[in-house]
Amino acid sequence: MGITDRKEREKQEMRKLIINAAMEMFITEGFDKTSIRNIADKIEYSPATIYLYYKDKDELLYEVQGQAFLELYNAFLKDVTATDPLERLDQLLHSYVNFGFEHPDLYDLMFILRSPMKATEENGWPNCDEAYHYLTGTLETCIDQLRYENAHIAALSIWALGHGLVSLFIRERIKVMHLPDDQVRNVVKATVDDHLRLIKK
Amino acid sequence: MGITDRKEREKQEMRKLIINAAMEMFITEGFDKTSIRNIADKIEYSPATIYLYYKDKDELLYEVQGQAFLELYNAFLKDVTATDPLERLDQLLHSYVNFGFEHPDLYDLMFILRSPMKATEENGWPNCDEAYHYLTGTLETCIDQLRYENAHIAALSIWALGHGLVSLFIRERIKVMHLPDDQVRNVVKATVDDHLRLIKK
DNA sequence: AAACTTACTAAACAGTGTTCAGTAAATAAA
DNA sequence: TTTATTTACTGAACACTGTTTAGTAAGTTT
Repeated sequence: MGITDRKEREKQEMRKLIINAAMEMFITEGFDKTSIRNIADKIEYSPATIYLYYKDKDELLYEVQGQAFLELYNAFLKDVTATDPLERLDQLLHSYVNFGFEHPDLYDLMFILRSPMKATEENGWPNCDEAYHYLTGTLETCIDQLRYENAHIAALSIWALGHGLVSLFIRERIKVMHLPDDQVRNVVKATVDDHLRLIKK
Repeated sequence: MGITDRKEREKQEMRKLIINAAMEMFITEGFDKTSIRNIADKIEYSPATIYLYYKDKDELLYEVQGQAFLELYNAFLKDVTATDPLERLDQLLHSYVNFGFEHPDLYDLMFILRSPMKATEENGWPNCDEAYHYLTGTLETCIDQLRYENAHIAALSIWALGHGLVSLFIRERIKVMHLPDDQVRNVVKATVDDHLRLIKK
């Protein structure tokens, strides 16, 4: 039946329309400051319509986060170009931290905002495992050249360092270090480099 | 004039009453889910009264954060008991991470929530510099026994690792590692220990 | 052409942070 | 002691928020 097909297609297009508007506003205005009414205005529908396609505002967040994890994964693909495993690890961590500094609002959504209910129900987000496995996969190829006790600790340590640096910056806690504004990015980069140096055999 | 003294005292008592109620509710219910009306109900005053003592909800947050930094500082004083500088550094990082796991809601307020306006205006929070200098001070005494390039990098690296671990846990992102629930705390501890091992000469 | 289904919305509900006019009590001045 | 003034407080309102529901108009099927 062609009509049901078209209906289904239109439904998916509507979902996309909503998500695209939501994503743009979440990034430019922030999640909290974006209201359902704002999104509805943008796409020229009534607020109630959004609830016909998504359960609540949290589900909108969940969907946008999934999109964002794909963008992070694509950043990895773009930045991690070396063949040497250790060099790939360097590029990966730099890519992660760079993503956070280049897209702070997106990073905020993905890693700092409270997890939406659906993420706990579904055991994660779309595209999130792929991004995480990029790290564990890279580590597997060079874990014997690293000083870490095991691969779990290696993954967590590297992720925690990267996430710590980015989130201390985004949430402005790094300011208590009283570094000159134009030096922050450099010190963070140097910290990443130093960490990468210390973990190698 | 005794009356103005008493008035001033009463004013400070009222501020304390409000802050104590706010802190308790921020911790048990979370900042977002605590409304000015909730706080007002708790202390049996009208919501408008709170605005006679604090500019807005953000200033309430700022004040509670100041209190919380003092509690962190006191945790340091309690936990960092060794005399050997390197051992003190170990104890300090463990104390920090432990504070985050023991008081996740307090930690959330202090390090994960967006910075209130007043923190940028006043260049930080009450008691925050003291807590931070506990780290830099400890590092000064053993920086020559560490492999870090310099003290700035050492401080940022250690803080970022600790903060990364705690905040990945609190905001539930650590779940993508698919560790058994009862193992998370152990793996985090092991990661801290491993990091402390790797940074030493 | 009538019956049914789908897509949508206006309006309402219960909540939020915040402001302001008005009141009652405490203090100061007469 | 009485009057004037200052202080401390609040009820009600404003402009928002996420979300639900009853009702409508158009599209589709019979």
